[in-house]
Amino acid sequence: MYFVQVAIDVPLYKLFEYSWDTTVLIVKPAIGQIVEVEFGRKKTSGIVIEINEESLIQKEEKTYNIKQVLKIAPCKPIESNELKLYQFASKYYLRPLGEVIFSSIPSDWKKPTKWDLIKKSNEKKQGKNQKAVNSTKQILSFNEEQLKAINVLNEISQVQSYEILLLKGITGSGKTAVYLEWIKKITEGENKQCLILVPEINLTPQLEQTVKNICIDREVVILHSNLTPSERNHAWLKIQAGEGQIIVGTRLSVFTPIKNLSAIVIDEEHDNSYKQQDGMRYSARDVAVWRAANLKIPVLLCSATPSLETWQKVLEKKIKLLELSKRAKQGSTIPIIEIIDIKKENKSALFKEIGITNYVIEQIRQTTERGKQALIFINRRGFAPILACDACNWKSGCKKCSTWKVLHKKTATQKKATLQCHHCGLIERVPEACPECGNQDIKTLGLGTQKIEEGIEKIFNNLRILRIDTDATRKKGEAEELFQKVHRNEVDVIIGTQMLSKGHDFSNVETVIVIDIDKSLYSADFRATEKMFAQLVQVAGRGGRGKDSSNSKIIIQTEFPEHEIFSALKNEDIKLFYKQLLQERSTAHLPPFVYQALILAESKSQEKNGEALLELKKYLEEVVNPSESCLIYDPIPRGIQRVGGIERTQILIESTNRTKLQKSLEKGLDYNEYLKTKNKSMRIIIERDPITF
DNA sequence: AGCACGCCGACT
DNA sequence: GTCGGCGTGCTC
Repeated sequence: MYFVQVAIDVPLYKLFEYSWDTTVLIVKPAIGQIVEVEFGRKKTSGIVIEINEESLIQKEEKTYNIKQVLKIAPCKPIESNELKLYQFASKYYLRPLGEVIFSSIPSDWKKPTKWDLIKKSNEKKQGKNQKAVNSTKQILSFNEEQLKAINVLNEISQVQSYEILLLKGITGSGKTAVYLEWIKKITEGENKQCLILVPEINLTPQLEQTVKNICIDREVVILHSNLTPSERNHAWLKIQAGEGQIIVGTRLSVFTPIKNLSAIVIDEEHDNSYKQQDGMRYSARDVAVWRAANLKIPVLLCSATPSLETWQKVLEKKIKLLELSKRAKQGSTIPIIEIIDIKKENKSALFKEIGITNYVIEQIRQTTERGKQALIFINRRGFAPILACDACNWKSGCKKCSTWKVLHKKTATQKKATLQCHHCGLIERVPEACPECGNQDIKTLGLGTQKIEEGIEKIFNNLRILRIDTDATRKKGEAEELFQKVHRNEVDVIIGTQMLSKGHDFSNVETVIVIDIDKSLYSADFRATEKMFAQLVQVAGRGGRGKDSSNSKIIIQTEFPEHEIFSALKNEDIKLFYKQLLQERSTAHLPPFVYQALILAESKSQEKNGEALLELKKYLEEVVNPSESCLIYDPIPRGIQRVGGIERTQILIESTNRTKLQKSLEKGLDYNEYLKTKNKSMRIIIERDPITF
């Protein structure tokens, strides 16, 4: 008989003790074993964290009725390195261990009733042969810089040690080829597995093919949220068993147990989709770096525009820098960057309508006449962000959110025009007249992809125009179909959101036009400039990738042509710009020079949130933080105050010392729980290293 | 988080 | 008389 401490998927910061009867369960308990237990009146899954020969509970006053472990899951126990990873995440992100573990492993393991089915279906799949992958062997030729980077990487992976590296290369410089060559080399060895993290796999389906083409003979496993539960399970078990040499996955896969993990690559490391924005709000990039350190393996960050957090570490020599400054493909060039001052441009009727200057229209005409494609980038979907009444000042605000409803015109898939809230998902019909004063003449404010599409169609009725945004790519596979249309040269003008800026190489795009970016140049979000810069570089990188790209051009319309972001964009070297940005962050005491955390309160009342948070602030200041090692701000409403009828409030806590911040948050955790019981209808959430406020 | 217990209001 | 509202408290 043993007694085991079990973590269960409930929001409680403690383990629960169960007895383990070896005569019933046959085997001895193992740490990391997934088991079935009765919890309250329900049977559920748990995971063994601690094993004792005697009960811990009976020593105390309270005498509980200790229940028995009922069943053992038909899978191997989670190994200690992974448990350490989960324990780290639990501590750092201040979440119960059970919740961390059960949100990281395939959801079927949560339901003991499904275990037999999982086992059966997995045995069936193992019996079947893998479907043949038609990979065409691709032998790469590398330029000098690439070879140098590969050499450095190979040397590092020969000594088994922890090292963070940054592969910083301009768009089209062949970063992917470099890290795949490295991964290929590593996986030559027996029992070697590598993890490649990517921001959003559904946007880069061609990556799988590229991996298979370059790393020929290697078994590649793909992990992302679009897999069916059984597909995911199969992949998970396979990886855990040490099969599958290359794992390509989105943020969640950073928690996958990988038996022989030997290196981690984080592609586009600056990308915000590595940050989980609900539940456990972790950063897959940071977790990956911790994991690499724990396993003493190298981790490679890749980006054309590294995050300032990463760049600061490069400057501090904590990260080793590898640089690619030339485009890899023969004949491809760095496109010319043109900044168009919209203050000086005559504000024509056209500009007032669709925010595009006559000059840009002329450029589109010339580009398409040469048989090339033009791409217009505007990061807002729909027709117009606001519908408004001139007469009475009515605006299309959302009832449940502190945001505006966006006007969407009718499309092939959507029969009627609608007003949509992009935050709570509310969809309404468009009023015929102003709901407040009855004015028939309601106007739209601002620009969206649909408006640009309509405007461009009016001007160029002979051209083939394609809009690519989430609305145009709702169905599965639709996005890929639209991208293929572009590749097959079946369109002349492409209009789209940031969807366009990720992954795809459009070899026939000659002119890239960027409009409506001024709001993020002077934004309240201190990361807005950094984000916009990354986005511009990314978008600019879509052009000039063809064989004959001497005419390729990026045109950016702005009211602030003197903004430093543009000179940085024109300079091939971004280091000066980064230096300036870091200087600003340093003087303003912002990340990466301070560490931040938010405590969020969500309920029906802004006042109640504020009261609870103020109480917490006082507690932290008086009880926890007398030495003032952390700065705690007053409660304020969140950037978007209300979503779906829930009022959101926050306090910001910051410190130059990560450990002190951690300690304060840990101590505040008990008080959080106390506040939650006092105020049952309120949610209190801690967020480490926030990126939205 | 679930789930039950429990104590008050408006229903066939 | 009961059904059901969600406040409170507990889960080894």
